[in-house]
Amino acid sequence: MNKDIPNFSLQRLPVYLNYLRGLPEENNAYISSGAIAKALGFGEVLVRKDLAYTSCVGRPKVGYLREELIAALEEFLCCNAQKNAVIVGVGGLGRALLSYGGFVRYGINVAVGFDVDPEKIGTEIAGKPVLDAKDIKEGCAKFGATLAIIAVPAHCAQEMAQRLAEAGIKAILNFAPVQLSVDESIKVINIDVAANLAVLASRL
Amino acid sequence: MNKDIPNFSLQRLPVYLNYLRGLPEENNAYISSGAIAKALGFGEVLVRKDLAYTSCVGRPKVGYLREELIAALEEFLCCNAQKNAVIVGVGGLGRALLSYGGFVRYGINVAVGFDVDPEKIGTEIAGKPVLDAKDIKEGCAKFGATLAIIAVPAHCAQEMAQRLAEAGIKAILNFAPVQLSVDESIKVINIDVAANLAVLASRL
DNA sequence: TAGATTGTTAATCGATTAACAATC
DNA sequence: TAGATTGTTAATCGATTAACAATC
Repeated sequence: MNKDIPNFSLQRLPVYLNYLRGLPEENNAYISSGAIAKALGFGEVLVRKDLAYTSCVGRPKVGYLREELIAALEEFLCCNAQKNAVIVGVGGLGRALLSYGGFVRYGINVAVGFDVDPEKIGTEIAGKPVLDAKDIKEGCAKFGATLAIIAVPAHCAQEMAQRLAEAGIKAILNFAPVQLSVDESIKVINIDVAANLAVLASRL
Repeated sequence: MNKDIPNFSLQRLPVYLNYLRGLPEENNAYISSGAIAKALGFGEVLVRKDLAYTSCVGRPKVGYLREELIAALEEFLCCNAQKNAVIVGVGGLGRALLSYGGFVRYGINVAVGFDVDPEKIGTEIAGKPVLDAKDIKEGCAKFGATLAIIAVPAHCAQEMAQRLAEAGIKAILNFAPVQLSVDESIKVINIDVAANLAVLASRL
């Protein structure tokens, strides 16, 4: 059932969840689609359609029970099922993401980092071990990882993606500015920070 | 003229540029839309339409002259006009982006970081100064910045956005998981890394 | 009851793809 | 010339918005 939600709607669900979690509890037991829409800059019909994919139903005249809506979004996004993730590449970005506390909001545990640098292998970052990138397969198995983040230079990203595929990883968040070619059963989202800033700049 | 390109097309231009720049020079003087499409997983008509927004015209039978296409994409994306950017929040992520070399590909110079932590203020990261977040306005002016990256915790992002707006910043790349409310003349792109991973996970 | 708000069906809008003429 | 490839116009597809009945 989670499968037939359109991509654009799915991508907005975490936005709703963050917004609702950030609301002060007083005076916000119920919230309307109109109020959510206004706060986030979406159309209010769009909000109702998006929320309709979750199990939460609103009440005419009053809106949605905030706690119920949060719970429904968490359920839809599987926040309560703990998933394990690995990070390949412990440079500046990889290191930052290993230390970042924001993944727990979605039930994601970033368990381990991999790198090729002998200086880094064997160390710990934020209590997470850094292992040899040669041992991706074993490491992923050991930590039961299904998710991976690639934060290596462009020229080694494809090789790392291949190793992650062999390790049985199901989805990859790729920060390297190259198109990864992996089996199409593996989901990939690309984030190119510099390109995003360039797009902004070119709109000025 | 740059203004009437659809958003989705614009977002693909850096992808083309990265791909073309990464091609070995031998045997790649010319490249066809079909070849680009195959490498990047797009439709080939889409590639031609996207590239048509640049000043580069392809030649039937042979394709696009690679160097010319790269130059046209660089021109469209203003890679040769140097833009200055600032980063607000020098935690793990801000620090990583201050040190990241990938912005120069688009003519973007990340000049300075801001933070509220007295321990960080006055230090340098990758040769870039870290200034007091109180002095955002002066700092932006000094470095002639038009772009900004917000990499602070969610609860202070809005305040920093306001200061950036006062400092005359024109576009913001926001990593904090909150909706910023700023004058609509200021362009904003949000990147929520954890949310992206959560979306991937929920598709499994 | 009247008013506000939900949920759904139909209409619109924009992006992608298909078809095809132009051309090297 | 024939074949490959571009650029463009029309068709399709999917996402958003508008209209409106249902309901608390």
